[in-house]
Amino acid sequence: MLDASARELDPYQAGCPTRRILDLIGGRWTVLIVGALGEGTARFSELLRRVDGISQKMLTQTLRSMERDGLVIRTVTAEVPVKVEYTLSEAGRTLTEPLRALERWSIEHFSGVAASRSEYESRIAG
Amino acid sequence: MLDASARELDPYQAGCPTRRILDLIGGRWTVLIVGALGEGTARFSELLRRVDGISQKMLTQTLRSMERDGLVIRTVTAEVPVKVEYTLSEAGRTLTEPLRALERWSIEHFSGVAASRSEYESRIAG
DNA sequence: CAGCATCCCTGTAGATACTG
DNA sequence: CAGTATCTACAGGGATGCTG
Repeated sequence: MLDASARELDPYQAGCPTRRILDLIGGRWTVLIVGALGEGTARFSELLRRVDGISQKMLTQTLRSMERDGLVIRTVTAEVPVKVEYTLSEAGRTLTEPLRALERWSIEHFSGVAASRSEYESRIAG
Repeated sequence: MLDASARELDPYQAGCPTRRILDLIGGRWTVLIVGALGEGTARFSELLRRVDGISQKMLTQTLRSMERDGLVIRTVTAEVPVKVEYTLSEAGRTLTEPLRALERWSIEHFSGVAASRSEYESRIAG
């Protein structure tokens, strides 16, 4: 649903604030974290395992900015040891579909892109 | 269409080569350039105007990597002065829909994200 | 017109070590 | 368990000046 101000927004204009949001998506971990949370709530350590290769630092940092942006809800349960659960907010859930589409695109077009890359390299080198 | 190798690809695995492709999308200009080329062929200088705020350097650089990855076709016409046209390849066109979805998402959810951010800031500060 | 080359600054991200 | 803190390295990206 577009509110009044949304109609004025144009990402092709330099000053447009939506560019800061495109940046959000640009952070290369966001796509994977949203995907990992698509199946439901997860704890910090679970995410660390699901998103293979992410460091603690980047997971914390990315989750913080996602929380700040209202994409993710963080719930702390005061047990010992502490339990922290992350889940997608309503807004976050609306991101899963577009991001899954990108994920699918990456998988489907990987071999074509790889072929194009090596062909390009040899064309330059040769 | 998934070929045999595609079935093995899982972006949630650290070594997965599709992560390099997600990076491609991460470059924050790619989204806007694909969008700008969605309406058809454009010359270098046209793109420079359409994608407001991009520098010559970044436009060149991003177009090169998109060409290398087979998303964009570059056509040089030997006139004086030179004419260089860019157009989306078949693969590039398949990206327009998913990326437009993200663009729409940014526009539609901007105000919500902005609100969440300021609310978060004041919660921290307070 | 459509670039390439260069300098330089900053943010992103990894590694590592420590704590409530 | 779920972080925080610090140090460091490198790539992303802007500004400027030059060229086929």
